[in-house]
Amino acid sequence: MTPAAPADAAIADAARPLRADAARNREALLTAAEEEFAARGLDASIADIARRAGVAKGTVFRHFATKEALATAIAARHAEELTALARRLRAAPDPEAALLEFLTEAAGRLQRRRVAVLMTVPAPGSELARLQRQVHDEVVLLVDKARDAGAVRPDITGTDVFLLMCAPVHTVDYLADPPPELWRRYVGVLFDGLRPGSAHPLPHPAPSWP
Amino acid sequence: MTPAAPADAAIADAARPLRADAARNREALLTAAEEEFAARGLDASIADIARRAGVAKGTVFRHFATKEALATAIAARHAEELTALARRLRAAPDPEAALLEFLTEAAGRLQRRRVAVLMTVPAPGSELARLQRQVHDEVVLLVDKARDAGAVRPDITGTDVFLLMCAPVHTVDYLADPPPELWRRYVGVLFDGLRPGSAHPLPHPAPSWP
DNA sequence: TCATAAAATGACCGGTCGGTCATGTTGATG
DNA sequence: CATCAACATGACCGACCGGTCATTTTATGA
Repeated sequence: MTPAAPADAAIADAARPLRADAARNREALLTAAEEEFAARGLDASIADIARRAGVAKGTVFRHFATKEALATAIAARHAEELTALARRLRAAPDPEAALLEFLTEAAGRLQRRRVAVLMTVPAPGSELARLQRQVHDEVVLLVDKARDAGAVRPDITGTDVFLLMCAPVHTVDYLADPPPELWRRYVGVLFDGLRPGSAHPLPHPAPSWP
Repeated sequence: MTPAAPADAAIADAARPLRADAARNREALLTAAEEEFAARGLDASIADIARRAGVAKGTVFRHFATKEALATAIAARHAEELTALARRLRAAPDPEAALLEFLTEAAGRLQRRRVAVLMTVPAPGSELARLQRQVHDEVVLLVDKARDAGAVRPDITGTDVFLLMCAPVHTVDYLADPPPELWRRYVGVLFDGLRPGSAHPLPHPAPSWP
């Protein structure tokens, strides 16, 4: 039939391998975009991203159909990393330490790369939505294990933790020049809030996902 | 000398009272801008705000020298409300209940009006910076009282609480269609994290303000 | 009622940005 | 080396946006 339509390079999944220079540029664009988004938020301009990557503006749109697609690609990469991290930690012997390490490592990534902005609500049914769900489900398992071990209060769900994940990072954002490790302090506060013990009943039922 | 320079209306503090229509428009602009910022973030356009307020674009700039000044005016209004709230609660008999009510009421406002975006780091020395400091100082007093009463762990400062204030609201933002009262749940988690009892030592010294 | 300063208006400007496309360049393949 | 599809380029387009200003409207107070 159709001889493998060239289609859009942006939609070229793993169809045909990229040319060497194209692969290089794609990678350069991803890291440049990540840095630019981190520095200036979603308003970073395509032109600046292209300049930082050392390519022309048109090249950006050869690799990513739209600016949103570029942001999504970055978010997807981080979602995959978080899924892998959670899966790895799920095999750890101490469930409490595992959950704490997950929260710490996740917040640390989000802080360093400043990608919390990109983790907005994705279009339903989109690829990013699927990847977010993967992270979510993995966090649920992690939290379930921790709860079984008595490290997490019984009325806290995995979805709660998933939503609370970015809180320590956002907290620090209200400071003009935050100490680079201050977020760890608020991971501590959060973790203590998740613990059983002095916990008071929570005033609202847990949310569902999505 | 200069016969009371007409100057810019934007800088007209309480110099001379506004004309009736001007006062009306100013108020309409503030509420329209608040709604528009809430719906579309800082990127809401002046044209849309003007349309919603039922005035022409030029009128916006008669009242507020710049778009940023408009956003600042809204943020300032909320800062003043929060200061008043904290001051009032400081006189309450039960310091623990007072702090909880402050966190609840503050988060509720931020959630309803979606003004957390406007509470960004202000220019040093600016009016908004002064108002933020007022809120901060008032929160410190509230937290000190609560700590003295044993309702807050000893290693938590007022600055911590000030920074954590918006966390429950941000947490809910990662949900596509959050239950309108879900933020209360995360106020609960936060408050339990602030309590003494099962608290573990925090991994980073408290920040200073600013 | 009238004079006047205050206020409102909306066309306009310079600039930016996301995205397109005709053209030129280059890496793979035989 | 020759060929060609894949890729890169950057001028260009239309839309939008914040802000200005000459002109017109209007509230106010005498």
